[in-house]
This record gives sequence, C-alpha cells and structure tokens, in this order.
Amino acid sequence: MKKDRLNAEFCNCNVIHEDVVNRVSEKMPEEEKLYDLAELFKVFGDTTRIKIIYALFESEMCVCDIAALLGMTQSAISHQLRVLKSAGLVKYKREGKIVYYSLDDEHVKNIFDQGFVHINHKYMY
Amino acid sequence: MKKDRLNAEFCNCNVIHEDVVNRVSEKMPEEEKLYDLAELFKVFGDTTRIKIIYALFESEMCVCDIAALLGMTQSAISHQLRVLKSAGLVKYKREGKIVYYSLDDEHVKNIFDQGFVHINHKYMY
DNA sequence: AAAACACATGAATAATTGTTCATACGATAA
DNA sequence: TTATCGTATGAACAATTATTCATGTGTTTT
Repeated sequence: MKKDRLNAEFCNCNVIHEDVVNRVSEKMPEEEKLYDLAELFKVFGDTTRIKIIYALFESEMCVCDIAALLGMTQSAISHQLRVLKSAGLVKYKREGKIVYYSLDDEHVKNIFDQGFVHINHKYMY
Repeated sequence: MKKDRLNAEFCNCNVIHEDVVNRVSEKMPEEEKLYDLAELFKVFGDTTRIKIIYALFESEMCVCDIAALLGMTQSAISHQLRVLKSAGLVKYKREGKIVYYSLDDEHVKNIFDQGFVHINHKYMY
C-alpha cells in the first residue's frame, strides 16, 4: 500500500494517482502568483466595492457622491476606496476640498463581464 | 447649500454633483446581480480554492490527490470543494470509493487570465 | 483668525470564514 | 460481518474584515 507524500508536506491521506499529481504539480503557477490572484479577487468579493467600481465605470466621482449614490456613510466609502487604491484599482486627484476617484485599470471590466457570463449561465438551469 | 439625498437613503454628506449621481444611478446594474457577482469573486478570493481550480484546469482529480498536491488535510480540501460545488464551479463523479472532481465552467479560465493581466500590469511600475 | 466642509483614519464591534478535530457515511475488501 | 479506505460534515476556534463612531487633516470661506 502506497504512502507517498508530495513535497514532504503533511497530508493525512494516500496519493492514489501519483502520475496525475506529479504532472499537475509541474503545471501549477508560482505560489506567489496564486496568492496575488486570490488577493485581487478578495477585493472584488464585497458588494460595496463592486458597486463603487461599477459607478466608476460610468464616471469619475467624489467620495460624497459615491456615498450618496450607494446610501452609505462617507466613512465606509472612504475605507473601501482605500482598499481599492492599495490594490491598484482606482486612482484619485484632489481639486480643492474635493477628491475625485476614477478607475486605474482597463481590464477590470473584462473580469466582471466574464463573471456575469458565469452567473447568467448558472441561472439557465 | 444643497442637502439632497438619493433614494431616500441615509447618507451623512451632501450631494455635490447631482447630475453625475443621477446619471450613474440609472446605469447601475441590478442590486441582485452585483451581489451575485461579489459572491462569485468571494469564492475566488481564497488561495486554497484558487489552487484547487488551477489543479483542475489540468486534470480531473480525486480529493486525496488534491490534498497531497497542496499539502493540506483531506478535510480542508473537502470543505473547499463543497464551496466550489455550490458556486457551480466544479462537478463530481463517484467511482467506487473515489470521488473525482472536475471543472464545471469554461469561463473561469478567462476570468483568471484577466486577473493575471492586472497583477502583471501592476508590477511593471 | 475661526468656522465649515470634504475626506481620511484609528479603534471597537459584529459578522464572516478557513482550518482542525472528531465523527459519520458509503463503498470495497477481508 | 467486520475492517478499512475515501470522502463528507458538524462543531469549535482563530483569524479576517466591513461598518460605525469619534476624531484628525487639509482646504476653502467668512
């Protein structure tokens, strides 16, 4: 009975298909890339941030306008804009007292469109 | 000084650009769609699940093999496969004692590819 | 100068969530 | 049948996180 372990890592069960595991293991992207990808999707995994991004698809907006649009406090929006900013998804420019936020990535729309394809496909059954 | 509120929702700041807010408001997708989209991305927002999906890009796999590949317990993998399954992202087939999981959505790859575009673009600066 | 406004931010709280542990289920083997 | 194996799952725990509240910063206005 085989008791192989891959990468000397702890695992409480046997490897059933060693060939498959080895082949897939070689094809896996770098750990760091996968981590970064998960971090990016984590940013998209919140309704408020999704709404902010959709709003910014249409127009650059200041914090107060976004807060009014979404019916949320200025503080909550500001906190979320910070998350979006550190993820490199939005940028801002200051004009007097007002700070205008806009999208800083032209690929986000594509990601969301593909996401909708999945959602809509799911509901056809 | 204007004190408008949109949609009769509470918001602790003034609407500065009423025209922009109204125009963007009309263009926003349905609340439910945005919620579903966030839920989908939430599933992608975990390194373990990202790894599982990448593994399944290459080959269908049983639970033990995935656990060995990722160096994690069978229980942890099984819990995550449950999440992926209820999101409509993976399907399974049973053969005796062994359960084989495989991808159930051909669009996921596109979403991830676009995600990588963002990540790689970000690191060029 | 002080007051008002737009926005940012630290701390606290509540809610969500990933993993572990123990155990149960379903199928095969002895 | 009993034992074993592959998998599923509920409960518990730790860690993360979204919002609120209070307050601070920077800019304009009076």
